[in-house]
Amino acid sequence: MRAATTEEIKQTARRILVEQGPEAVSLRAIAREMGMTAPALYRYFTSREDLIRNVVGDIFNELSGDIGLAIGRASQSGEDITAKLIAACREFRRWSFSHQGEFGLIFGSPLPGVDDGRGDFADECGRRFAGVFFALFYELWRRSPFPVRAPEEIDPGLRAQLERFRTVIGADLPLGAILAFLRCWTKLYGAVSMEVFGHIGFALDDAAPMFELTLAELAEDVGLVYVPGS
Amino acid sequence: MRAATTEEIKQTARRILVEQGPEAVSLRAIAREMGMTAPALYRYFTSREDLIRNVVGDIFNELSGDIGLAIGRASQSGEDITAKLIAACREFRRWSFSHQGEFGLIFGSPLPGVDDGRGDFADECGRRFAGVFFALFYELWRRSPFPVRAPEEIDPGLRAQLERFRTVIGADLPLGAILAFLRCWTKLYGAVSMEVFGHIGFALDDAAPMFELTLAELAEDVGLVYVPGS
DNA sequence: TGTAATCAGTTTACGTCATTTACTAAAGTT
DNA sequence: AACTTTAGTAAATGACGTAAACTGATTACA
Repeated sequence: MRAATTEEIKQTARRILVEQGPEAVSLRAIAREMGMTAPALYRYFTSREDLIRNVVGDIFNELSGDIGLAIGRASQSGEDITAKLIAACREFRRWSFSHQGEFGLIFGSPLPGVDDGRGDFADECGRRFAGVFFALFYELWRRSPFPVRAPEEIDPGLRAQLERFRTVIGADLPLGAILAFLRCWTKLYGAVSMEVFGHIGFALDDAAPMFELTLAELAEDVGLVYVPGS
Repeated sequence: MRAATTEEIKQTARRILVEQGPEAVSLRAIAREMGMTAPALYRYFTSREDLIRNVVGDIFNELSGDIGLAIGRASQSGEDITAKLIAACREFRRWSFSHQGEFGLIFGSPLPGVDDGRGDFADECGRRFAGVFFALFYELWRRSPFPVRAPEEIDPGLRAQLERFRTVIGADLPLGAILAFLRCWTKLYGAVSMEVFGHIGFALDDAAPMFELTLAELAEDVGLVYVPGS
């Protein structure tokens, strides 16, 4: 009787998530699939919640990896930072679409209540994911800085928060650039989640062309130019 | 023994949703709260899903009403369309924050699978909600049209979808304006859901000042001017 | 007025869920 | 050989959605 591993358990959970949707991910189903009984899983995770959070972490890592690969591919054909940013954003959308269950799990409403940022594995992976985009953004800023809001022009309350965030991540960017990053991320997240969650379906069947417009706008926001036909 | 009404049942579900979170909304809990047993609820709704969808519809209606009221209040102090739009967007954010459980229910990930837009009560209310914003947008366009993309400049695939959507809602706006509306709604939804779902918490504690910047950008998108200190 | 139908529930039951507790068999350690 | 640890099972608890059968009251009609 070979002992199971946390890795196998998480993979099984992932498979059930993908094949049968989020609500099918029960301890019983996972255990059944592995030829075990549900309580055995408590040897590896303290609760279902704990297991799920670890799966969330894995998903974040996979997403980070996929986007990293897309950036890598874009790098091969020249050192164009615009191409890399576009590739990263497009890959984010593509991944989200082909992994809707996972997307809902990591970017949907955090049901368990007010527990965001409690420093667990999933949060750490989430931050690493943010880091993928931030690294790209940082590279862009170094290579070709674009006009941003001056610190004095930023609302004092917001400025203080941005300063703290900048300290936490240890970046030497102007506050306006940090702000631009957060605003871009918000736009990207909004466009993708709106689409993946089906909330734009009342008007559009295929929002891909509109996403291209979002990309163009994001590019413009950071001083780049992107014309929606690649 | 007074008979219960669907209205009472939905209200009870709402109360439990607000007081104890989304996962506490069980048929048993609702029935318990009403001094009944769970199977009795099947006299009024065909399933839990059916009940929830009806609650979702009510929530949409309430949100529509609240935003309508906010627009009404903004109308009292002059006929400024900018003030009304800002008030509507601000009320949307305020409501979403003070009704996080409800927000998650109507704007979160549609767990049951691929069933969006199947024409039930909830969908109808969702469209009515969209109509509140659209009416405002339409008023804006009539009063002071702003430059929009010409039809020939819109991706053909997107153009076709926009034409169909325009026919469905029976509006006589240029396609570019419809597109602008959808893009504004996407931005607004993105900013609010990002914040309410706690996904901006890794950087900011209070995203209110950043939302003001979003408002300024939205205003600019439709040819208006909004300066973030009211 | 008597009887049948309908309404608004209850009771019971089934299978599922997460989780706890107590137990067991094997493997490793001293 | 005696022990501890590991990795599981079995059984139980209390919650869940849902289906079926049943019950008592109210209403409709002859």
